[in-house]
Amino acid sequence: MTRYLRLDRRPLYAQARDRLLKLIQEGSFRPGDRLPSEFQLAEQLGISRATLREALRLLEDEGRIVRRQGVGTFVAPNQHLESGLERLESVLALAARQGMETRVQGLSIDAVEADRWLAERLQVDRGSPLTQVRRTILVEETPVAYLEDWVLTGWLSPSALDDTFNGSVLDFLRRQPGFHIQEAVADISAVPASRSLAQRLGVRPGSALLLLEETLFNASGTPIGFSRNYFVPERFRFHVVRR
Amino acid sequence: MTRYLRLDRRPLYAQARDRLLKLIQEGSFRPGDRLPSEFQLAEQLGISRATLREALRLLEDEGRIVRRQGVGTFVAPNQHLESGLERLESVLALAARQGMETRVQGLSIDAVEADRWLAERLQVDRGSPLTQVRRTILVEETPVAYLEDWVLTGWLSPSALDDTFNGSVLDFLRRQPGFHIQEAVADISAVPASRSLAQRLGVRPGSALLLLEETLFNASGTPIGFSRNYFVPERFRFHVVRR
DNA sequence: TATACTTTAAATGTCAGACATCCGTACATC
DNA sequence: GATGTACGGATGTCTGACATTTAAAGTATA
Repeated sequence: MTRYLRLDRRPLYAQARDRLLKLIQEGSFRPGDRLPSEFQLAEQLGISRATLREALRLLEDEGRIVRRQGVGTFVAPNQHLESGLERLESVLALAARQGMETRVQGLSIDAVEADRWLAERLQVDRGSPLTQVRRTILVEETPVAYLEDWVLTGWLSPSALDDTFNGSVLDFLRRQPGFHIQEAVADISAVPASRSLAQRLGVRPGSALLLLEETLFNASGTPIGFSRNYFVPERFRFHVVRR
Repeated sequence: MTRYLRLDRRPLYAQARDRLLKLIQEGSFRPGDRLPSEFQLAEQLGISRATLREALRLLEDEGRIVRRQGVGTFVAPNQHLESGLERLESVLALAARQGMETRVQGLSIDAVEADRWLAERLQVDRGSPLTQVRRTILVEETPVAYLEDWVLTGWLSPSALDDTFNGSVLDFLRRQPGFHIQEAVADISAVPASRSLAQRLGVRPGSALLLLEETLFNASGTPIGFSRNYFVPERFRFHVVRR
């Protein structure tokens, strides 16, 4: 019997975390403010105190709130520190969060085979079938990034990319029910722009580009995909919150 | 009345988190293993299930464990993913962890005044006194990075840098009792090497360098210092674990 | 034998209420 | 003014129960 009506299938503590975060971000609670007591807050959100505390524990670990026994729970003073690269988020979502309107150009989707480099990164045999997705990201009609993705065909086939595909492989994979990307490891480097990259990105050949090479893993630690992302540093910047 | 004997003054959930982490790291529980049920684990650690759950929630958020309702709690399979830039750690410590032996060259420590750029970054008035630390980092006698730090004199005066200073401002600040750096925000970018940088780092002028610009904050969110770090990407690479 | 459905046990998720401990304030005391 | 003390309210912790989900065992069916 279903006792509680749920639109969202995720656990309550995760939903509560997001609802609280939203309240903080939208300014209902300002930095430095004291939140209502756990008792009141739990009542307000319609959940038990135990569940609320799990949500608060997450927000505390993320540095969004500070708790002091006997005193209260406060919104962390430095909310200006928006999370950055350390949160797994697509380039498009990252850009959107910074207020940039993006457009995808020159999208190409192909079935390819893993070369030695990719095979090693994805821990599969050479020649394994991959779905390759390449495109340029524009902001206000100016190229800011060139993205290349390779995903094991078992997780994503070229034909699966329908019109719900907005240009982000990560977002698309995450929308698939049943499994989800757990984490990624991104290597950060800087490279000079090759002739073809320079042309795609509208910069001088040899100018410095930011290179992000990223392997995506699922919950069991199995590699699912690999991305190579080139950014024009003057037009797209990253930050990382370090703790 | 003290009902429970505590050696450690920190909350139980924090202690439990650390004890569990230790068990994982020391190999009592191996990657992929299922942990005992929450019932058993709580009993084993001598705490209640509610408290244990707060500890587990933290470990889950950190990616150390994976929980599946109806199934169990597992040690995350990919413990091999060493943490990267998202952990606040000095360049020297980072290098050491990757097995590189570093040497500091051309160390210069000066008392300077904040220019407009630094004043804005550190949220102080223009002309405020700063301690400036500059040096080149070598690995096997090859330059890999050029680091510049500016710290508010109130937190670090030029004369305070004694012989316990190993080249890392962050490590030094952290050794000071009474307060500690809480977190930092690092901006990541790529720039062409200027003539003087190229000379210091032994690369061709105009070659692509990785630039990390980082503001250090204390627990109350007050800026304490700013760093500008240039890296030769072929000789020093970063990665970020994204969740 | 192979397949589909049902049952069941065990794990995490959630709830409710109670008591413990800590902290800031107000007030009394010196 | 400094110091001690009582009090209210907040987070920290415990207990025991029920809800929901999952994997696997068991059963019926083709």
